[in-house]
Amino acid sequence: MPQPVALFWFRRDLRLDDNAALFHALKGKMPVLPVFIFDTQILDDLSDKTDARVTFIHQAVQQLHQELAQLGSTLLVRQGAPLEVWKDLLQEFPVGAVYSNRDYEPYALNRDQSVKDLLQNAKIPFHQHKDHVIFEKDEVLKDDGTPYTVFTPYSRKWLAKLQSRKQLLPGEAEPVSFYLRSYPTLQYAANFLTTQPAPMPELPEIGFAPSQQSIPPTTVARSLIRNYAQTRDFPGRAGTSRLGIHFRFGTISIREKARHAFGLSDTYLNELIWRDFYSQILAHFPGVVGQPFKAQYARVPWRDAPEEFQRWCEGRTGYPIVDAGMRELNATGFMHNRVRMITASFLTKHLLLDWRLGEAYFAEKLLDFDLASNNGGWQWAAGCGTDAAPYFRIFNPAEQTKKFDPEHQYIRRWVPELGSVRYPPPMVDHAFARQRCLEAYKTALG
DNA sequence: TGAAATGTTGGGGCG
DNA sequence: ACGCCCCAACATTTC
Repeated sequence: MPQPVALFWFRRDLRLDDNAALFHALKGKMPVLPVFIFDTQILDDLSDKTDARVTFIHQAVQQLHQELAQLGSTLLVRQGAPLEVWKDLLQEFPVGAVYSNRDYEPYALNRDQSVKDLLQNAKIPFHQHKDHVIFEKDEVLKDDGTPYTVFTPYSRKWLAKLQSRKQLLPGEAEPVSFYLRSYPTLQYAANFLTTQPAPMPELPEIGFAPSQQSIPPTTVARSLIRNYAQTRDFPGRAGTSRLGIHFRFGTISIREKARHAFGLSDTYLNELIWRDFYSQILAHFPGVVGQPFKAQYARVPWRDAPEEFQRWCEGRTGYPIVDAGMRELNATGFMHNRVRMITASFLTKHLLLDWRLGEAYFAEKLLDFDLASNNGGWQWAAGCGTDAAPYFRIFNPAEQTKKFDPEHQYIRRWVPELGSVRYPPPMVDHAFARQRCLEAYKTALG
């Protein structure tokens, strides 16, 4: 009987250090063999075969492959439907246990349940750990045991829980800081399975071509975090961290970043709390995918105007701040958060187009796309979400520009033809659109 | 992390 | 000096 191995399954946690489930795997008695699966069920649905996120994942996996080779181990890289790949793996290896970090999105929950069933039939334990968030859905609840649906009290409880356990400070109690100080160490590194490097597929082998879009670095200046509250709302300045994609795919640890922000910027830490907030909303209320959190908003009569939606997508609305945002998104896969709110308000309120159209467009374009945060943000903008902006809160693009891009630094960068005959007039009059929106929402909700 | 409409106040021009 | 009006500036209410 060959010696059993523990398989560690990388998914959206593409790093070796401060990785909760990997730590637990290495701490166990069996040698650990890491695995990554290029999931064809996801990849085959992507219409853009130069999707920058696939290039990014491929590079991150390649990096892990190299790091593990240097430790004398390897990364098994497979391609296929995860359940089928797992059936193969159980045939090929004497699997004694499987470890992974929990993923809370509906697709991932389904996928993991099917793998869990498979492993259970084979009497193989499947150990899942918390890694993507600071607090999971049942760790921050109201006193009556129900989930929060309003951010402010949620954040208060979240902070109280954090501070009472000092979980982000080195040397304090489990579970959060535990990983920070415990891995990597040479001792644990020695618990990887020693083997020859397995082959690493090139990008074309998984059906994609490389993207030229650039990815922000994993490092952020301390001064940026310190000044975050003062600079984060100005899209013309480099005042935000742009770490979203790294949180999305786990190329940096959320614990490490929360510890970084702790005591340095409450505003930055607050953004990380928003991330946990929307993650637990999605986990408790999976119906928010596709439906408004507030049911009565399903009655809002969204207009059917594909050509207007197209103008919004392409950044040809005639509102410079809106067009600048959409063009930044189309060109770079990123949009400044302030401008995400402005463009989302414009689509749902000025144009009265369904928030799900905008949500889907952002999902396709944003490198940092995260289902929970994107859905939460869109429902917030449309007024139908948890703790949402009331329906009558309608952003005025001109006022927003005055406040947040007064020198037009941002607008000039993305709409250089502003002022020339090539720039279109506003596709809808602001005062008219505002009135139309108020009446439509009032009728639907009244 | 809203904006517009409406109300209030007080300084200053002017007869 | 006084009353009247205008309006900017700020506050409050409404959508």
